[in-house]
Amino acid sequence: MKSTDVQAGSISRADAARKPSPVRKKLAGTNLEFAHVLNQRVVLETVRLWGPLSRAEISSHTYLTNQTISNIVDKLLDRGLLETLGRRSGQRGQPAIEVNINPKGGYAVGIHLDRDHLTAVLLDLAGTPLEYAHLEWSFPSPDEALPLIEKMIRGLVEDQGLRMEELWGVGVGLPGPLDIGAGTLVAPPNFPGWDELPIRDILSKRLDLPVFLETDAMAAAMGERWFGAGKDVEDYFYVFFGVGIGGGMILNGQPYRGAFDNAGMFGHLPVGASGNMRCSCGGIGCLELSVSLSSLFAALSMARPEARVNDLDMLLGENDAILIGWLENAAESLAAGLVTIEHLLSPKAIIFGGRLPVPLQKWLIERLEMMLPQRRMRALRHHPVLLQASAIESAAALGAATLPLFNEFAPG
Amino acid sequence: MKSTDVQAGSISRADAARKPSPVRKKLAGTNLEFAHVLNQRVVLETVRLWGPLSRAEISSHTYLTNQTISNIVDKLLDRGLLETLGRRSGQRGQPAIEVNINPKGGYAVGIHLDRDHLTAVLLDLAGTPLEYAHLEWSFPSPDEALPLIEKMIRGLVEDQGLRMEELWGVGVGLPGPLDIGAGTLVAPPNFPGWDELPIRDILSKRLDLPVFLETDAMAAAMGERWFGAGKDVEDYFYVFFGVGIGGGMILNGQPYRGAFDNAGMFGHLPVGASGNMRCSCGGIGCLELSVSLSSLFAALSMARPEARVNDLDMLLGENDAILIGWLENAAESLAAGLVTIEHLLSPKAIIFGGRLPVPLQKWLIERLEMMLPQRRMRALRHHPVLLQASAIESAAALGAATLPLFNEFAPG
DNA sequence: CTTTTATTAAATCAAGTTGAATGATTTAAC
DNA sequence: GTTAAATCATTCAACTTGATTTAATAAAAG
Repeated sequence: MKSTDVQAGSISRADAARKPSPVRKKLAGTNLEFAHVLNQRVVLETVRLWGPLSRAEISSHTYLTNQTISNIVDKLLDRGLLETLGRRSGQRGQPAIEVNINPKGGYAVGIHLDRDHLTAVLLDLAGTPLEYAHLEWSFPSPDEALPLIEKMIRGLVEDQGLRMEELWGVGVGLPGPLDIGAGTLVAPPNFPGWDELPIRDILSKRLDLPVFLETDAMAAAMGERWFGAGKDVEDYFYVFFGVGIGGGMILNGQPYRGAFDNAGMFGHLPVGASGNMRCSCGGIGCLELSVSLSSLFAALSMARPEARVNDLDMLLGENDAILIGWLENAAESLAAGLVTIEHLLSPKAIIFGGRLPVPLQKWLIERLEMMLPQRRMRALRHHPVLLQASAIESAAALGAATLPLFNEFAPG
Repeated sequence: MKSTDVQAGSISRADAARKPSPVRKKLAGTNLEFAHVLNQRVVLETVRLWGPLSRAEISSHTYLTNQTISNIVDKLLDRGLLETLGRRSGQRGQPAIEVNINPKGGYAVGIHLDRDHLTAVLLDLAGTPLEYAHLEWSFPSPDEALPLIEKMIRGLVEDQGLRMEELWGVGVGLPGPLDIGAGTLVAPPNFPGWDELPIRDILSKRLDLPVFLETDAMAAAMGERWFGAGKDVEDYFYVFFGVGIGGGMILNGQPYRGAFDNAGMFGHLPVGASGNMRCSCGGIGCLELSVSLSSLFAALSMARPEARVNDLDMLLGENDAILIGWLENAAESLAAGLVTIEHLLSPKAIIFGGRLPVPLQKWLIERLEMMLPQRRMRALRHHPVLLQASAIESAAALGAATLPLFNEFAPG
């Protein structure tokens, strides 16, 4: 509880991660220092969400006095996290000085690593993607992948004329179960060599940066909270179409990971898919059996063995019978999954994103909107809206990039 | 943000509810006053969970200094929320003075109101049930029920030689969907006259006390958090056997109600129950179709039309074929529901409670423990434990009684 | 139409207040 | 004599308060 230096300054960022900014533990008391740190976060988050704002407006948003906001804003300007825009005019009174997030105040890289590809994106503090990088691969071993990841990240930073020290950190979106505490994947299906490998620590050491792991679905969900449809929705469930199908949830505005880090495993809800067939996960009737890219390509494999993701648009345009059949079956399973989520979580929105081509996603959403009223409890006055995610293709990488930012901004 | 008098004193409790103790809003800043209120709550909660404790022990639990704890404890002693026990001895150093929750510091009543019964319980601040009251009825109208509720509450208070002003409030556990903001039930099935009736305000006015509504399942879940298995489990799902079957969840130590207050509607998960029959709720294959007291009695109605809840123990003892058949079928549906919860919420525990006789609950739990390993994803290293709730029969009323206490204690 | 004055609201200054932290001291045991 | 709890007296950090400054628009006067 000693007073610690909150300034970023020139200390190594990885060090900063090891000695994180003070956040109150469960059932720990607060003191002025914590209150101050929290207030700084609150101001930052307020400006991020509703900026640009004048000091007076921040004040009324946060229920802190003008004076306090003035002091905090000054500090944040000093730290380079906020920047001053012009003065407003057209109204009476001294014209307000607008402040906003300083895009150059910091940067973060997000990567999405899966069995078939590696995507990276570099964000500035305002959340603007500055540059993407993409690489297709096939079940790479860690020895192959890790150097490539490092190279990709350093490349992005160099391209933009930045220094590594300006990065706040690297977020990594990963498939399959993970142990966030240990910083590892745990028994990821079809991904040999990665089980229990301390990815976080290895990358953190190679890059001398804090590294944050999340499932790709949760990363996408958090990204959506950052700059998408979730910006002013406190409770939603994100359905992520990846190699399989995953889910991530934001509850009370915060990511919820459950007791064992792997909440939101949407793909393995037992919805009686494929006639209650046994799933490779060990369960039966898993949703993923009928809703996933692999099930789609399995369905197409006889008639169109050459089909790839990019062809699906066209097939839909042609009303391909097999594709339509798959979609109808997928909608059936999805409906059960969504009704489950509605009843269990009662979220405000269900957001769809990921690598299934947008027209197919739209088809599914439209169909589901017709089906759900006949499946859900009639008495409920309110039910979630189905939304298309604002970031689609690189949703997971984008989301992962917000992890280091989330870590600093989101008021805990 | 003006300094407000936090002392309880002699102001009307209903007034106190209208002007609640200051709790920080989302994205609002903190000041010393809020910090202090929070710290008081933290101290109370710490003592409640691990008491009796010395000031020094509270200090190390909360990361606040000895001196600060001394000040806060003094204030709480003054307010009568804590009491001093004896000094410890047997160790070196000045003997610690133990403090604990003062049972006489306040009281709360919980009622469980359903179509077939009314149960009430009076708790003291230490969470000890002082007296129960119970009443069987059948689909009472509000005009019949409300006077009886008032009478029952006043009776309990009188019996214990207390004054109504000593009550912190009344918690009400209710079936079926409710609108907590409005303080009403919303289209409760088979409960005419109660739809949108402002129960909370009516009771609050009749009693001049703050009244808190929850679903019976959520109330039971919160009760379990207060003095049961949930005491040191931050994330669990509670399965409540009532007239139907409900659910309530505690996530990150806090009740989660979703965006529309009705999260945890376990009974209407579409698990393909009864061959995907249509449920009276409008959905299909709802869990409740095969797991509920009414489905059980429907199954028994031919062979044993006279059977009642109290007879079920005996039937189980006799290995009654119909009962066993029902249990097996119920376990089948429950398994799907629980696997869903495991995958979606990844809680630390799943707790069973409510009005299904304990031996039947135990039978189900045992059976489920055998089934789940074959249904869940194999790769997961951790999975929830299945537990029997510590409060069974009156779980909802007991839980409801903790609502007013929860409201004051739980650090927000 | 220009100039002056009033009004409005943002931002800041200086002092006051609150409650936690600090360091020294007292107390009661072994 | 040692140890540890509890308290006393003081310090300190950060928020609040109330007054003041600043810069704009609107209204009034010349």
